[in-house]
Amino acid sequence: MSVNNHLRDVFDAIADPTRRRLIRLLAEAEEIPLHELTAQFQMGRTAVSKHLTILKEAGLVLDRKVGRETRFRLNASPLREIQDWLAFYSKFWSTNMLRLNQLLEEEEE
Amino acid sequence: MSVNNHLRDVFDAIADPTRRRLIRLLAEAEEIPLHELTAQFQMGRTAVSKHLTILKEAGLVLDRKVGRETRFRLNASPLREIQDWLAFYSKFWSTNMLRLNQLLEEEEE
DNA sequence: ATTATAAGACACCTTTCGGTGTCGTGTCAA
DNA sequence: TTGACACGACACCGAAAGGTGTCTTATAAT
Repeated sequence: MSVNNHLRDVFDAIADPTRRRLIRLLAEAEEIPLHELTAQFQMGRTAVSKHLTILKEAGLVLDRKVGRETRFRLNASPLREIQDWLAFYSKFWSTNMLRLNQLLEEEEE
Repeated sequence: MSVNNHLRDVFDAIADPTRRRLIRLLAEAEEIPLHELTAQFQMGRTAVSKHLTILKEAGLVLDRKVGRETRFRLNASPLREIQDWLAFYSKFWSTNMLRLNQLLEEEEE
């Protein structure tokens, strides 16, 4: 129900550094209009808007029109999928495993 | 030391579903040669090899030559970066926040 | 000695990505 | 009511992504 109807893979959505910066900005404020977000980047409004569309398709962002501006806000819950995915592998990076891998790495060179 | 010298962004490396499947396969075995990994996919050897190169560049995979085959194994520790990144946002998907966002979502449509 | 296997190294192709600029329209301000 | 602003919707572009096939070389197996 209302989850997993996403057209866009969440892993794909967070792959781009610009989009991760957008997520960060939106996490630090309730709601931010497009022109204000755009001001934080060097690229143009169209590019930022495209990134926000991708985040929307992944369910990571919601938007609403207020007057002539479009305001965006974060919806972090789809990130849970990443966390679930990670949980499976966390057993591989216990401090002991890390040390072991480093040793094997050096051994091979 | 030996960390963060990666040519490739870890977020980028795990964005592709084929690469995530490779990671999963490598998590379930000690070491797997390329031809055996290739057998698990529909695409050709060259494509699989390219994906493994990308995983290597992100530090997620190690390889060594044994006879005529190249064997790969997982090095999960770079995934820690993803976990650290996620940790910051986990406060946004507490069950209360999730319910609130769902309500706001419905309200807007 | 010969043949089959494993894989690196390329060249190549099509599609997607990440950006640009422009045009048209609704909204707010003077 | 005129002008500035915010934005969506395109069309467009170069570069990167994700595949393919082929050639060559090293290693194993017969």
